[in-house]
Amino acid sequence: METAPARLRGKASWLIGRITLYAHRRIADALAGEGAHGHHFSILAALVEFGPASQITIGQRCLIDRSDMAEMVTELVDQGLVVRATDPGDRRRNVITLTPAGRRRFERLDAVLEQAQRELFAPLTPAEHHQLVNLLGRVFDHQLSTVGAEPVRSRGR
Amino acid sequence: METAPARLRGKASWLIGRITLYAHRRIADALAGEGAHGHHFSILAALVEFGPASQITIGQRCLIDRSDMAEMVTELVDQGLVVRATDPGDRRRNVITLTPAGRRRFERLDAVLEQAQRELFAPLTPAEHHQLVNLLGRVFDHQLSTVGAEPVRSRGR
DNA sequence: CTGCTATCGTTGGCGCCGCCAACGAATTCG
DNA sequence: CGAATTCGTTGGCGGCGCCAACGATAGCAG
Repeated sequence: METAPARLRGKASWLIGRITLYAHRRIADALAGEGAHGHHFSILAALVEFGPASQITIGQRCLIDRSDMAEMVTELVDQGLVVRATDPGDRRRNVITLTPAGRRRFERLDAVLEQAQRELFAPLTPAEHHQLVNLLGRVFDHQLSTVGAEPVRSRGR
Repeated sequence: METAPARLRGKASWLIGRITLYAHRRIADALAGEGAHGHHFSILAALVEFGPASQITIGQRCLIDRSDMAEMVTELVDQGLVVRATDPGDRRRNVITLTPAGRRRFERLDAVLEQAQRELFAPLTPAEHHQLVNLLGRVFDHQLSTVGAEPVRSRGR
């Protein structure tokens, strides 16, 4: 009565979509409890790992559209987690720099997200969880390499 | 320069979200080429596997909201893939029944989707692909069992 | 039989998300 | 210098999942 059709449940694309839907809500809730948005963590992570960068560069690394970046960075600035300054070397660019508070926030959000991972993927053993990340990572890399090679037929407008 | 931050790339929730985004576009394109919507396949699959049913029942099995069901069924009726008739035993219900054309369409769409799976998860061996479905299926079941047990904190409106 | 309540289908609309378009400012190149 | 390009910003669009409300029908308690 509540079992999904086998031909549907057996498709990885359907499973992945369903899981993403629920996971996104869970994570959005967890981050909202900290007053943060999902992209905030991505941006902070890029700054922690690669140092100060322009909005475009951060966007490329985290796959965030530049129009969304503008809004997200403004929010981070308002919270004192990040500093936005025009690059003196190329005044078209904004150099985004992490503040000490921003780094602390990153560590906090990272802990929250790691906990969420554990809950979301609770039925998997640590080894299985690790392998899932491995499999997904390879699929993701495959997407990155094939995207752009073909005309983007979609985006119907 | 184009590598994602490790703390981001290492999170299954992020990978799964990224893959879903791309996969949904690919599949939407493939189905659009057949003149079909993603939910069409889900509904047809439920009818093939479980026989005629009310819109509510189909929605429960495929996790489709009833307001969306109404629209999707109308589209399927317009294409002659399905018949909508009020249930004589309970005139609140619509009994949805598969037509021969509907069954043929299902087989066709299933082939298209299976092909899409192969392309999307190309870097995985068949055994790995199978295991991915296994891992995701267990995570999905875990979601089903835990959802509803807690108050839906999200849905912020 | 008569209300009260619940269920189903339908319509309309909301919020989030990813993305595109267009513009101004600044830079680079011919 | 002029043309083309890049970055940031604003505004808006389309798709998706979902909720709210209504009419019609059905089940239930008194």
